[in-house]
Amino acid sequence: MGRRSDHSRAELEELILSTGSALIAESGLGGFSAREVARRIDYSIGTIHNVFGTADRLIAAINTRSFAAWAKSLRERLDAAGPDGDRIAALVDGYFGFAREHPHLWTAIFDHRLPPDSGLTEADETGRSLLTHIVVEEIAHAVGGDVDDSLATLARSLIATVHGHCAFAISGAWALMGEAAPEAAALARVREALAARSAR
Amino acid sequence: MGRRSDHSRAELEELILSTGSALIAESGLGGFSAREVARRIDYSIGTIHNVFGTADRLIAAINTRSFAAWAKSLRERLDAAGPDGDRIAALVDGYFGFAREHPHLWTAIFDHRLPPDSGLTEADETGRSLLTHIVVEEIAHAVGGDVDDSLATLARSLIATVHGHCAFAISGAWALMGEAAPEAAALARVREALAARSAR
DNA sequence: ATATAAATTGGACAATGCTCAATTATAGGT
DNA sequence: ACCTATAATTGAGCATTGTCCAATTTATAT
Repeated sequence: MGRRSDHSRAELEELILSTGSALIAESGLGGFSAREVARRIDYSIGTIHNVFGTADRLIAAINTRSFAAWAKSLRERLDAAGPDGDRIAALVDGYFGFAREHPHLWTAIFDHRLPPDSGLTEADETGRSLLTHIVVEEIAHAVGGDVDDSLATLARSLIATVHGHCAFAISGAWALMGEAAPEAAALARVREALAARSAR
Repeated sequence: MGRRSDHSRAELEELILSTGSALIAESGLGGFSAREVARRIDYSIGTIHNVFGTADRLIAAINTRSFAAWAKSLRERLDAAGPDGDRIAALVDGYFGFAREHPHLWTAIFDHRLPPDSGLTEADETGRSLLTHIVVEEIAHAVGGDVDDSLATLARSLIATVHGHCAFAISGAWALMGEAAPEAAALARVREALAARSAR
């Protein structure tokens, strides 16, 4: 069994998070179990609760971690597109990309619900808002405007648009509906919205 | 305890479904329990499994039921709009309406996942496709075209668009992001897409 | 009435999340 | 070096869940 000399508190947190993330990645949120995480890292179930308090809070932390990885990969695709590339396509592809590469992690983000009383940690909140910020700034750049309220509203609406397409694509909701190119459809909707805004 | 003389098989199915639906409506998918349903209808846990086989299949059946109610309310709003009314707005409002009135039931539809091996029943599949059919026909009517592949693709894309907005609105994802009018944004995106199609 | 078929029960099992007294390890002071 | 206080870690215990299935109860047909 694990002893405190083996891992510092920070290391232990990291160990639990990465193991939990791997578990969700391979079994989905439904297959997650705090006890299974404990088994895999060879610590007792009590330790998990000492560090994260609750299985729900652990899952929330794992999801925040997923968010960070998602934002990172999104940023990388934007950088790869370059200043004169098709950055809108990169944005949409970045959204879909992480979901396609890590469907269970991506799905867990949106399937998990905290119990009614408790909300997200401050750290969780800020960690998750990064992705939105990237998109808002990118949309501002695309339409050549400042980041005012109406632009932020548009950006969020575009995120929602892409999200809806991605959610159906990943869940397989329309795998049998014969939808061949959900990402292309999402991109088309985004371009139409941006064109409409520019033509205003 | 329940006896077979109290309820026919069909009545029993209905009793379990409506009780389960009520349970999800008040406690969410996370608060659902087959045993709690059994307690509420005063039958044993074994009976639930005799009728529905598995808790997951019961939840799937409850969700199909929700789908039916959703489609019904959507149809009613379309009828209320009349032939010359704003039927596109009615469509979007119908999507949001059910979600707003029954957030837990609506959320359960998209949160629930069947175990990897088993899929939906034939009955579940057809029951759920109704909503899509309504939208496809309505979009065909709006753009004045036949129901060909490209139109069906557009319709599904619009459903995805509205879905994304609705999902964020109901989950409270952007309640704290200061998003005031998710439904209005969804409607705007749909109108832009339809306008782009008409201008083709 | 009796026999056959079907529905219903509920105890048993494995698994889960969470709690908390007991145990064990670390660090600090003398 | 020893002792002490502080902190980390354990794991048995409890309530709860889904699923199974042998035994029981009920309905129906003969």
